[in-house]
Amino acid sequence: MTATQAGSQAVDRAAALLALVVESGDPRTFTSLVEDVGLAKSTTSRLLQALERNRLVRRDRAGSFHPGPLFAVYAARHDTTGDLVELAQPAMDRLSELTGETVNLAVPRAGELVQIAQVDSSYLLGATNWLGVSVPPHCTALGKVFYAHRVMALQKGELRWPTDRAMTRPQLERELAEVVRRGWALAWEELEEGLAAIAAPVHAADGSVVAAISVSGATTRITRSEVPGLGATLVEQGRTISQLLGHQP
Amino acid sequence: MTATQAGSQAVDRAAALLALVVESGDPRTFTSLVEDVGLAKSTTSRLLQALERNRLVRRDRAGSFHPGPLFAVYAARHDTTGDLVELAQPAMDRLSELTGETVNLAVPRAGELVQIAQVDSSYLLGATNWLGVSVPPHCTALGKVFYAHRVMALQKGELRWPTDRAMTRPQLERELAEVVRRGWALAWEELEEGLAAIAAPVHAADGSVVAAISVSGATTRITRSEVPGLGATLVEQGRTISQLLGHQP
DNA sequence: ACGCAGGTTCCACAATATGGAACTTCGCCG
DNA sequence: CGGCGAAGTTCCATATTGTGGAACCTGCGT
Repeated sequence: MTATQAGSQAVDRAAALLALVVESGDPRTFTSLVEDVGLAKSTTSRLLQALERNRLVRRDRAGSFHPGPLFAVYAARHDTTGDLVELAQPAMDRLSELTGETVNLAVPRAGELVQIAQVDSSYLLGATNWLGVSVPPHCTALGKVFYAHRVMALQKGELRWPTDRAMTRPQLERELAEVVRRGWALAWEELEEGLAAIAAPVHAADGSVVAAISVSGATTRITRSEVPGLGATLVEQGRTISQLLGHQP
Repeated sequence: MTATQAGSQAVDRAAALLALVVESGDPRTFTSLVEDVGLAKSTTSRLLQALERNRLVRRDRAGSFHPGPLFAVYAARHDTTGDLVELAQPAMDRLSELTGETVNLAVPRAGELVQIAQVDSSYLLGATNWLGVSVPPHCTALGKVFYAHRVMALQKGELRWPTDRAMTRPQLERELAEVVRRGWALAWEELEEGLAAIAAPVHAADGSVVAAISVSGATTRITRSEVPGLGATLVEQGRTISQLLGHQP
């Protein structure tokens, strides 16, 4: 067998098995792993037992294999923000190429909208660096995505609007229903005059919305007639990221 | 070398190295791994290269080792609730042994309090199964922990109290400051007459509060004089879980 | 009771993994 | 600027491990 490097065939084989289990998303039977890995049953059995003994896989009562406690420890103590950013980066770069505008990724956290990554605009008149900037979510496209999908609760009390494009609460609720229907959200000069943004959701494997991705720029470039096309593009890129997270539409 | 089983020494060795990297929390140098694992430098180098090739570790620019992309994939697409429950289970069992009362674990999610695990009371007069039950957080011990640590925002508007033990908002704010000071929260017949609960926070590696653990039961058993002692016990078990998450006080 | 699928164990032997030595690279210090 | 030491990599003779075919075990369905 062709080896990338001498003296690690057993480790390579065990790792290949491990990758099959971790990337599967579903429990894996011994037989299905034997078929996929292409090794003798005895070899596969021995390698799986070594992986189990070392907490890299675990078996459920039916005997099927799952990622083991070492993965759980990593996930439980690791801030996955970096992982999400890493997975989302190609889609964000793609959006940047396609539009030349500022691209952002945000997550809902402690009931607030948190920007975790940004690809800057190629225009001089671009949006600010939004990371760490606190904005009223109801007048942002990203915030509307989170409100529409109920991963953030719309605050009670008076909603303040920084521009004169104020909405009543019923108007906003109708807007949010529209976001769910068409898949994307728009904020047109609601946060600042001359600033437009479109956003779409990112779903986890279980379908829940865990992030949103957006494009923003000047209304002199992002015309009203372009918005539906941009919205469709954002939905598509949001779907791409969701699929990387194991979501199946 | 004593082997648990024939034919997997290389996998066991590679897995031991991997565990050192994943459980470390910090980047690991090649030299520090050689020291800890106790193998020849050439063996360690070869095993680490195999782990890197198989995406189980990665090296940063300085050459130090980190958990690799396979862990990131797992974390990004895996709901870590199950992992947190698994890590917290021994501490919850311990609290159940010590008190005999209902023990709960909750997380803040989308600005709301979500119960994710419970160990039932050994008493007949025990608390309900809280999982999935929506309660007003301001009159629960768990909710007070989240409000006190600002991982949930106290709602504007009138606070409704199901019993006659209502508090004014300033009274509640003072209570929350007290929660931070002494480390634990108390709800004494605020949710229901005859029901008492004490809760303490669980911290992630970065210090942020990601969960809370509580004990609840009838005021006929949980007397007022016992509350401080129970509070201290909960703080201790909360700290135990936090340490498993990589938090260092 | 029998057959079969899923999975485990045994062991002769082929071939891999080992580690000591040699080597490379880089930063620090005189 | 050269020497030195630490960190890390590569080489290869050889010891010993990992392999897979065969035999075996277990549970379930007929």
